[in-house]
Amino acid sequence: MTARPRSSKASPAIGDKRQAILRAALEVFAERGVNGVAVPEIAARAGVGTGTIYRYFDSKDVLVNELYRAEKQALGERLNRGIDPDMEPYALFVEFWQRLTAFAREQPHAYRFLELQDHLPYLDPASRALERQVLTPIYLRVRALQKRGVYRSDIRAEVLMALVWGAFVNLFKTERQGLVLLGAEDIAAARDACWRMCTAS
Amino acid sequence: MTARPRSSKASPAIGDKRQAILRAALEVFAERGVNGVAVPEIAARAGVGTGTIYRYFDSKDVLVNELYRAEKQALGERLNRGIDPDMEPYALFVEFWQRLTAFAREQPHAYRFLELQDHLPYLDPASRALERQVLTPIYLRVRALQKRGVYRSDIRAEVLMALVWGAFVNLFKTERQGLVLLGAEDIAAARDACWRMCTAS
Amino acid sequence: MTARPRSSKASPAIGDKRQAILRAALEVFAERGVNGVAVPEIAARAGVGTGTIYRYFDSKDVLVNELYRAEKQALGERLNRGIDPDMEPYALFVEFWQRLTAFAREQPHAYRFLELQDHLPYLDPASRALERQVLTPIYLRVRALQKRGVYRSDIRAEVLMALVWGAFVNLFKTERQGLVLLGAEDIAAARDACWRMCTAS
Amino acid sequence: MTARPRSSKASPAIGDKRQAILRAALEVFAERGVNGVAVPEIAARAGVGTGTIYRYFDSKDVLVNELYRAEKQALGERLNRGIDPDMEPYALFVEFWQRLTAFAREQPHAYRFLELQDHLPYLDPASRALERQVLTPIYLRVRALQKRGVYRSDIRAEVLMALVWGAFVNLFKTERQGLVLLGAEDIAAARDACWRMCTAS
DNA sequence: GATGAATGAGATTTCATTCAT
DNA sequence: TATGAATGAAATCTCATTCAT
Repeated sequence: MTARPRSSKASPAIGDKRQAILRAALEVFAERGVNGVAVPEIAARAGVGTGTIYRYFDSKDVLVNELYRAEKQALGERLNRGIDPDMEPYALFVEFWQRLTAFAREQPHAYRFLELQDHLPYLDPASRALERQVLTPIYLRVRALQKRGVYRSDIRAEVLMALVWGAFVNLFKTERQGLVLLGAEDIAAARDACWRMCTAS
Repeated sequence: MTARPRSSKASPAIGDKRQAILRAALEVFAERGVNGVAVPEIAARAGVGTGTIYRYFDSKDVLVNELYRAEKQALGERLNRGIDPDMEPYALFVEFWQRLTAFAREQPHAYRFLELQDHLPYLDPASRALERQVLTPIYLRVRALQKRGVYRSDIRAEVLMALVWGAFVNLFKTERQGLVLLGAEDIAAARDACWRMCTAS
Repeated sequence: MTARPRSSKASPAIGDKRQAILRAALEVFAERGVNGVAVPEIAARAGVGTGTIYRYFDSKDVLVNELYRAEKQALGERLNRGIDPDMEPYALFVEFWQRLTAFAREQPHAYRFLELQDHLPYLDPASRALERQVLTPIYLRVRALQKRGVYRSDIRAEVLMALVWGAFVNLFKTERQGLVLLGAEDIAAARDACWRMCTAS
Repeated sequence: MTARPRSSKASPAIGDKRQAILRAALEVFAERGVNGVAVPEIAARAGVGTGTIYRYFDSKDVLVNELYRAEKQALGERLNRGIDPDMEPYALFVEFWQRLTAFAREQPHAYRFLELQDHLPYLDPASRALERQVLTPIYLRVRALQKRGVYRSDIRAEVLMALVWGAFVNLFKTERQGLVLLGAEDIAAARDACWRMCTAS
């Protein structure tokens, strides 16, 4: 949306500040929620002036939405990029689960931020639309596997996806609450339980 | 909805104001989040003066915590009261799922509020402790069924519970987002998929 | 101002509540200042309902003024009652100092309250007039002693009184601040220093 | 009144806002007491926005304390700076009295504010400590003059100081109450009466 | 008369946003 | 372009006063 002129100077790459702001916002939002953080604090953490934030983002709302879209997009690409739908189904599920886990582990701030609900009142239609856009390729794969008889057909694909997604999300939320500490074997076992939930017989 | 003790006068029952405040807060918090609602708005919705809120609750924080505890407690009782652990396991699971569904359907505000994450920074240790307290009886039942070989034992009980709980929560969250409309058969199918996730063979 | 019907019942003497309110107000005002005390707290300390205060006093302002006048009057009477202006001058001064000291020691709340400055914005003209009324007999005695050549005449009587009064007040204020602990000999020495300040040669 | 550092631009000197806030607060506090003034009024009088007050002072309490310390410090310096303790004793007393008078006349707001009692509940330990710090050099001078036999030794130095200080304060308080109008000769006569109070024979 | 729960105007404080430099 | 001090609308909270019982 914002033009990114190719840099003609040796100065730090254009967009550095924008990125710094987004990164700083992600960190503090993940920790204390969108409503718990004042804009000057984001600026301080990003190492820029308060006013600079408003040079890159029209308002805090816009910042939240752009951050949401950027991270949702990143998650979507991470989950969907390079997936070969003709892979063996269980291997595909393992791959999918592995990508989700890697995201949650490697980008805990982004994961936490996307999971937050207090940004919901901030989200605009474009952000909401992105939600579907990320899910659609997954949806199509689920449908295809249902038709092939791999996944059970007595449950609508959307419902199945909601179940698996929710199971995954709550698994890590539970860990973050300190109610459980997840080892690799727990995550694998959870994966297989979800696989079992999805498959037919 | 709330029982009114028989009264020979037209005077409102004792505690009505407190209940009215809690109910009003629940409704608006469920709709717009804890941070999105100013105290005078709760007062207006409850039909009381702003100051009255502070007669019953020392601060907005305290109000949020008391509301959280009241609703969590209500949910806990709803899930655990009168459960016969010697019931046939599948019937027990059906009963549990049914109670959850009924809560989500009959008390959508409470359900939504408990699910919110933006009250997390508000919650005090007592409120957090209640979380475990509600889950403990369920945990014990899961453990017992694992020992009897009904539920799979290759997954820790905490993990299994996190999966089912998350699946359920996200199912209704998805519906609220407008991504799906759940019929009774969807809910039953989801239930059976979760049952399948939990059971051994 | 408030009618005092003669009691026809064996109930606690009429005026008890009024007195209880005044006493309670005096105590808490002395401790935390007029602005630091909420009306319901005075009521609680007096053992009456909040509304009862407003039955006896039209407003907090009125209460403060009536309390001020009552205590100022009491001080005035204590200082002036039964004084024999024909006493030997030094004995008269000793008597006066002794009465002041007794008031400060026996009625510390009243003494502290009268000394407070945060009630000044509350005081009405009647209360301010009382100030003069209490001082007038003292003033007349000072003038008389000036004319008799006992007290120095090179200082106006008002000024002399202000000096002695201020010296006394600050003596006890200093003690209350914890900067000094006054023994009987300190108070007597202070008295004689003030006597010396007032006398001619 | 406040020196403005030479500036080549029309921009206000650094710290102007802070000073403007302190000056405005001093004026209104002196007039109506700390409790009688709302923060937005201080802001308006200082010509700044309400929020600006909170950029410079964490709370109204902090503002009151900083103001108290600044003015107390100023008074202390005014009283103690450049005093030559080897001056002839009476000349020293005259000088001291003159400095007090000048402060009361030139800085009536500061004088009145320091004398106020309604800021007492606000004062923190640092502010209270400053009280002693200002008095200590004076105390030492009094002690020295007692040892030299100039000031009477039958009264503790603290007591003597309390008497003189109280006499002075009440003199000007009486004037402010409209009970007397002080001419230069009144002030000089009062000074000499106090000197007489302090000296031996 | 007495009560104290209820009130809402007003106090303190926060923070998204602006704008002079 | 970048800054961060300044802003004031809006939030939280207090308390003198009222009034139904």
